[in-house]
Amino acid sequence: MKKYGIKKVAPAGKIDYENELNPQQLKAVLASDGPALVIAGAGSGKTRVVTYRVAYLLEKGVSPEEILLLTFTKKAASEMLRRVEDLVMVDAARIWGGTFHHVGNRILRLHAELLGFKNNYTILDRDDSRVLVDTVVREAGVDTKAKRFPKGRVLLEIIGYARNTDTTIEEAVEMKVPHFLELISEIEMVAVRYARKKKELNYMDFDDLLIYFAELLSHHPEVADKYSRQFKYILVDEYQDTNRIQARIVDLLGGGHRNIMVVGDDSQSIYSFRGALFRNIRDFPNIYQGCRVYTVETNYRSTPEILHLANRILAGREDGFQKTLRPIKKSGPRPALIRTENVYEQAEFIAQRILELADEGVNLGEIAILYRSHFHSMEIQMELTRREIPFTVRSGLRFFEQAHIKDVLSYLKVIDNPRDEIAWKRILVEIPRVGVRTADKIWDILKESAEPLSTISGDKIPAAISSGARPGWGKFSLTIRELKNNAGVGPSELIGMVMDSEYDYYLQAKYSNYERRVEDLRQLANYAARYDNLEKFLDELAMMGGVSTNDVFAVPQDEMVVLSTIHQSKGLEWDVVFVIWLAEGRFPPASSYGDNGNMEEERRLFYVAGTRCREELYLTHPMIARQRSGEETILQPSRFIQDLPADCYEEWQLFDI
DNA sequence: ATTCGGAAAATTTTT
DNA sequence: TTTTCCGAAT
Repeated sequence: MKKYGIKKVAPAGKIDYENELNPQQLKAVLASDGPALVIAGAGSGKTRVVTYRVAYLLEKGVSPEEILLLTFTKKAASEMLRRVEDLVMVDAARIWGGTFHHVGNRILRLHAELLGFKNNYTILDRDDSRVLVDTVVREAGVDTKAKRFPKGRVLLEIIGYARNTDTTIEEAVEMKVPHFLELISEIEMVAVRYARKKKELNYMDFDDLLIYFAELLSHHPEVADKYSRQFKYILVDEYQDTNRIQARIVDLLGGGHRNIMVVGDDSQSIYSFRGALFRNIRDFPNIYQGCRVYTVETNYRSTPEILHLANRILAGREDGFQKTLRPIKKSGPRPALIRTENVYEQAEFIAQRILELADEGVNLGEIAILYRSHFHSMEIQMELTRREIPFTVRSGLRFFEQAHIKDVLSYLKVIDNPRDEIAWKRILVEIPRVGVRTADKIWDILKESAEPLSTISGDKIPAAISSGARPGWGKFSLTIRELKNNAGVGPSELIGMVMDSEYDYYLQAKYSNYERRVEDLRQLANYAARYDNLEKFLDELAMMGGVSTNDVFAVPQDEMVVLSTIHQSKGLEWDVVFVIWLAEGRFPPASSYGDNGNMEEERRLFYVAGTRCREELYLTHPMIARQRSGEETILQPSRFIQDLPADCYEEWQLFDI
C-alpha cells in the first residue's frame, strides 16, 4: 500500500505572543540571548513558556537542529515538540529533544570508541545491572555468608548514588547504608569490578549514559566543541531535579555561548535520592553571572482553596526562591480531610466518593489517587476491583520489566549483540536441565568463539553439557538459528518467531496466567511494528522502564481512575485528587526521620501531590494499621497535616448509614 | 555436581 | 508477584 507523509507548507501565522501569554510568561519567552532562569510555580504554564520559547527561537530564524531541549521524560519532550509544531510550521522532529540519557545515548553512539567502548554497546536496564552486579559478587568470591553482604539491588544503589553525586563509595555507604561500613573494602572492590566488567562486555547502564556523556565532553574538547557549536540554544526543563553530572553537561555544552535557559521550581525538587541537587537551580544565577531571573506565579490550574493549602505547606521554608502561587480560578470547595478507622475504610470511602463523583458527571479519567509508595495502593486496588470501577496503575512493576517481556527481548538482544552475557544467560537457564552451571559453561564457549551465533550450530556445546540437557539445547539452538537467519525482518516478526518457538511451552509450564502473558507479548509485537531497526527498538525500550502497560497499549485513559505514586504524577493534573496514607511513618515514611532522612524533600513531595489538583482535593489517613507482625498500631496523622493551619481544610467525619 | 520444587521473605521514590 | 533460600531428586 502506498503511504503518504505530510509536510506542512503553508506559511506560519505569526504568533500573537502578547495575547497568548501573560506578562510574566511573555518576559521569559521573549528573553534575549544569554543565561536565563525561569522559576515557574506549579500550574503556572511552565510547559507553555518552554514551547513558546522554542517557537519564538524558530520564528527568529534559529534552525531546529540548533536547539537542544532537555526534559525529565521522553514523553514530556515529545509533548512539548508536538505543541511547538502547532505554533510554527517547522518540522519539530529535527529539534534535539529528550532526557539527558537519551541525548547522551544518541551522542555516545557516535563517539563511544573514544572512551574504550564499541559504538554498538548494549544499554543495561536496572534489572540487567542488578544481575551483573550479582555476577560480579559471585566471581569476586566475596564471602556473602560470613557477614551479611548487601544484595545486588542495594549495591547498585550505593554505586549509582556515589556516581551521580560525584562522591566516593564510602560516603555513599555512610549516607545510605551505614551498617555496611565495615564491608567497605569489599563493596569498593565490587564497584571497581562492576565498572570493568561493563567495559569488557560493552555495556552501559543508565548512569554510564550520563557519566560517559560528561566524560566525552570534558576529555575530548573537539567533540565538546562540535556539539556546543551545534546547539546554539539549550533549554532545560525541571532543572531542580538535575544532579551534578547533568549540570556539568549543560555547562560543557553551553558554557561557551551561554544561551542557556533553565526552567524549574525549587519547591518541586523530589529526586535527591538519586542525586538531584536543588542547589543547581538555586545557584544558577551565581554560576552564570548576568543571568536574568523570571518568575511565573499565576496559577491557572487550581482553585484558591487548594493554592492556599499548597502555599501553607511550604510556608516558613528558608531555602529557595520566594514565590507564592497566585490563583486566577474561581473559588471551589475547601480541601477535605478524612480520617478513617483503618485502610479498608479508607479504600471504601474513596471508592464510594468516586462513584458519587461519577454520578455528578465527573469523568473517571479526571480522578487520581496519589500515594508515597506503590504498596500503599493495594487495598484501593482491591476495593476498586470489587466495585468494578475501572482504574489504571501507573506505579510498580513496569510493562517492560515483566519476566516474559524480558525473556523475549533477550532473544532479540543476543541476535543484535551476540556478546550480551546477561541476555544469553537469561534464556539459557530456561532450557530444561540447564541451570546456572551449565549456562556458565555454554557462555564460556560462546565468549571464546569468533562468531557465537555460528558456534550455536556446531557440536562443541552438546559435547560440553550433560546428556539430559541436550534435547532442550537442540530445540533452543534451532530457534536461535532461525532468528539469526531472519535478523533483517524487523523486531515485530522476530518476536512472533520467539512466541512460536519452544519458548511457548516454557511459558505454559511456568506460569498459571499463560494466556495473559501471551497477550502481553502480542501487544509487544504490535508495539514493535513501529520500529524497523532492531538496535533502535532495544535502545528505546531499555530507557523506557517507566512506561506503563497503558502507554504501550494506547488504551484510552479518559475512562479510568489513575493510581500513581506522587513521583510519577509530576507534571500531570486532575480535577479530583485523593492523597492517601497521610500518616506518620507512611507519609512521611519512617526512612525520612533522622539525620540520614530528608524530611524537607518529603514535604515538597506533599506539595507536589496537592498541586496536581484542579478542583477537589481529598486528604485521607487511616488511624489504625496492622503491622507485619499482625499487631495493630495507632497511627498519628502526618506532620504535614498537623502543621497546616485549620483554615486550610475542613474535616469530614464518616458514619454508618 | 546440578537442577528443580516448594516455602519463606520482601517491596520508597526512577531515567 | 518476584526473588531467595534450602533440601530432595537426578
